[in-house]
Amino acid sequence: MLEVFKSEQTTPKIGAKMPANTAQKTPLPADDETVEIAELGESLGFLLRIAQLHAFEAFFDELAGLGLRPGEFTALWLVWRNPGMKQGAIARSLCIKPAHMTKLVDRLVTAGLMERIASPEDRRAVHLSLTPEGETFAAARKNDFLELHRAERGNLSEAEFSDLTRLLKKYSGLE
Amino acid sequence: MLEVFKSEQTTPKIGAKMPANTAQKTPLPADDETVEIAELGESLGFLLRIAQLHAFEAFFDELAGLGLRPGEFTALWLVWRNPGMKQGAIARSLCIKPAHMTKLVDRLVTAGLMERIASPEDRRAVHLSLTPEGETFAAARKNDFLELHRAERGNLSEAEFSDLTRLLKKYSGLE
DNA sequence: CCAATTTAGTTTCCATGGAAACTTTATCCT
DNA sequence: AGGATAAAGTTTCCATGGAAACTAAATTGG
Repeated sequence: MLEVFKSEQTTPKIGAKMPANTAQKTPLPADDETVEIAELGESLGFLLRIAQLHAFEAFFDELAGLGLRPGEFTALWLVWRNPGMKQGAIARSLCIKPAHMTKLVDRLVTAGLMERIASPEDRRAVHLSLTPEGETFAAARKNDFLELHRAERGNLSEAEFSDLTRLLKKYSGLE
Repeated sequence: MLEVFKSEQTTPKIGAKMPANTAQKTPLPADDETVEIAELGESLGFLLRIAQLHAFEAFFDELAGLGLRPGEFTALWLVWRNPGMKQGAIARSLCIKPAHMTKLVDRLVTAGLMERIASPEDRRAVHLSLTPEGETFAAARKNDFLELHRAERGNLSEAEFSDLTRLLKKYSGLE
């Protein structure tokens, strides 16, 4: 990426002078910290990224010391709710790439929470389920996880939160 | 980079396959592909991640061959709209970590689109602005970028899109 | 004023996650 | 049947981005 305008490399001119005062388009004064987000406020990609950072923070606030990262926790949860499903099906439903899924499951298996079971009808495939420890773990964390959903809500009202999740699902083509 | 590329198939990625007898609501996966996402449908973190994958796809569909990745494009845009701002201020407003910002700006500088200018009043600091090539580039891509916002809207109505961006901003504290 | 602290940015190192190639097994096609 | 092709996972390698340590400069406070 970034093969743009290969024509000439302007070396970083550290030590040059300030440019002759470029005309500010922003209506606001030239505070040297206030950045005008401009059209980015309408960019879904940008807003989603910022929102996700908040959601991550909420996750770690709520489930710190759990020993699992968001992806691992999500995979554990889904296997708990769908025991015996093939690894690939779980990966697809979480939009996790096969290569990543292998490593993620490896970690959960190593942690003693999940197990792979060779499929009897397709010897390439692997079925996932939780170990007894994994079941215990998931059950014990269920309330924390549900509490996390409330914490994730942040400053949104219940109605707003419900709107937000509905719109996100529609946007993503879920259901 | 995250997920992207070949807009291979149609939307349904989650329950990728509809069983013939779609009797409602019974959480009965006799199908070995249909995964019940259960409580994850209420997990903002999960929904945001899935939505972001879609937004990335929209970005690459619209701005493929541009040579810039989303983060680079966003930084370029913000510097275009806020010329002469300090690097740290840009980074903070995009929630980009300083270490990453250094490398991101390096790439844009190497591409000849952006330049660093040492601050005359604080010799630790650096001001960012676009090179003439960068200005030309941004201006030429402006319509593509605005078109991207429309493409990002996906299957949402204008009102839904507006609700979604409003809720995301509120959730993220962007007022 | 000078030492201690804070700040701006960079460098180094590491973890996360994706792409591509590969292995093994299943399916398809004539 | 049997070769071609597709599919399930894994391995290898690489890019992205973060944490922490670092450099240099500004600020604070005694």
